[in-house]
Parts: sequence; structure tokens; C-alpha cells
Amino acid sequence: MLKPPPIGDQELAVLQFVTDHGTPVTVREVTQEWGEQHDPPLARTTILTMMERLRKKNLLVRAKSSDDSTFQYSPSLEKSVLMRGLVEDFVDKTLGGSVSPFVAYLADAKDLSREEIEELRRLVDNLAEDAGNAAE
Amino acid sequence: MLKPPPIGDQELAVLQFVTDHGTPVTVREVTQEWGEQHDPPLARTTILTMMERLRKKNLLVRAKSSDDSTFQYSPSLEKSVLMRGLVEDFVDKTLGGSVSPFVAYLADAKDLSREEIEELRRLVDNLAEDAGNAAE
DNA sequence: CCTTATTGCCTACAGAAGTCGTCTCAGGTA
DNA sequence: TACCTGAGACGACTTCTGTAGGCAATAAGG
Repeated sequence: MLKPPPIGDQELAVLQFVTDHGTPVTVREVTQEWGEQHDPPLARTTILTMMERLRKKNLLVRAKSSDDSTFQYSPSLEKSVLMRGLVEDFVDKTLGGSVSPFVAYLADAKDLSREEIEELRRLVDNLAEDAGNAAE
Repeated sequence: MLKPPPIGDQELAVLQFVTDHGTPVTVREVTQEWGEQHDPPLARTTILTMMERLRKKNLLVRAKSSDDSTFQYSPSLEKSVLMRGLVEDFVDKTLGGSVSPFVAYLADAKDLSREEIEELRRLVDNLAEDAGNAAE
């Protein structure tokens, strides 16, 4: 798992759609529910191509529908895992492994909900605790 | 400034190098101090191309060196501003505006240094404070 | 059986990114 | 002056992404 293949922006968007959809989807569904309500609507084949490319990258899997007529695509990773990978990648590659810029950004560019802040705080507490234990 | 042109990974790496360098740099310096210690060392012209492309994107500026023989490149954005832009972009585009995935990532992918944790805590405290004030 | 819509596959093409080779020009220096 | 060198400009080639047209097989109707 040394080299997660890079994903294009649009590819990612499709992947997110499929992932968020919950149940397996067909190309047509993605086209209609996602691609068509786009500034220039995306052609069915465009979606298909992207989904196939995602499949090559092992981010989607597909299986024949029950009536054996079309393919149903599903994400091969759980959303949380996917997200984590994305974040990890970003932190590594763009932020050079340091997480502070991320939080610094949050600190003055975003207005987080109270819950989010609370979550962050809890998280940091956990972090500190773990680090403390690990250091023993 | 609605549309910051996308930056390639390698381009970004160069930009980071220049930004972190502090003082203006020449193409040769970047080549020697950064490009050459790469798995396949990067040719001078490669660096030059990337730096010029970055200049087209207004992320680098250049000026003749004092002896008027070469160009000195400097970042056109401060590091913090650059970082923030990158993070903002990522949060928007990839995380769909939500920070929770980031938090989730931290929650179990971390090995943060003690200093980093400290910094995080400080930031979170600030966050909470600001939110409190802003909520008035 | 012939026609038409649907699905999947294959191919293509333009634009960005990554990587360089080559050309040219300003300076030195023998 | 003739030649070598460092620096920048250009152009070229490759891969990846985004987008899609066309074709073949299959299902659905007459």
C-alpha cells in the first residue's frame, strides 16, 4: 500500500457521491442524480469513464445487478477510511507532516460550530494523554 | 481572486522550498539545494520551467540580482497566507467544508510531537475564546 | 425478425503537469 | 578574436485528467 494512486478532483467528487449514496449505484444513477445537475451536464460516458478509472484504482468495486443487466458500483473503502486517507495524504504532502497550519487556518479563517470546537478540544486532550502514556 | 489556479504537486514542492528558504533564490540554488538531492535528480531546466509556471500563476516573483546576471525568485505570498489558502481549498473541495474528517484523522493517525500538541491546545483555546466572543 | 434504447467498452482529444533537450546570448579567457 | 560556460527562453514529449463520440451487444418492442 505504498502508493495510493492520485485522484483527480472530479474523480474524487464522483467517488464521494457514490460513497455518500449509501447503496450501490449504477452509472445511470450517478449520471442523473449527480452529473446532469452540473453546469454543463456531464455525459453518461464521462461518468462511466471516471468510475472505471476509479475502479482501476481500487476505489470502487462493481457487481452485476440482481437482474444481471447492469453494474452496481460501491466504494471499496468506508467513508471514514477514505476521508482519513485523504487527510493523511494532504497533511503529508502539502503540509509537510505538520498539522499546525491546519489548525491555524481553522483558528482564523473558519467559524467552527461550538460542537466542532468541543470535539477538537476533546481530541487534543486525548492526544495529550496518549502522548503522555506513550512516552512512559 | 475567486479562482486560484491549481498547482501541481511538484510545483507546490518547489514553491514550498522557495518560501521556506527565506531569502530570494536563483534557479541554480533551487536546483542544487533541492532538485539534485532527489531520486532521479531534476535537471536545471525542469526547475526553471516549474518556477516560471509558478510565476505565471503569480505565486513567485523575480528580480534581477544585484550584479544583474541572474534572476532572484521570491514567493509572492507569505507562508502563512499560502498555507491557509491550501488548507482552505482542501477543506472546501475535499472535505466538503466539514472539519470532522480532519479531526477523525488526528484522532487515530497521529503521532504528534509534544510541541505540536501544545500548539494545538493553544489554538483550540483561542478558537473557543473567539467563538465565545463572536457569539455575542 | 427488424428497430430502437440501454449499457459497457474503446478510442480520442485537449489541457495541465512533469521532465528535458536545444538554442541563443552575454561574459570571460586563452 | 574564437571558444567555452552559465543563464534564460522555447519547444517537445509523456502521462494523467476531464470530457465525450461511436460501436457492439443485449434487451425491449412491434
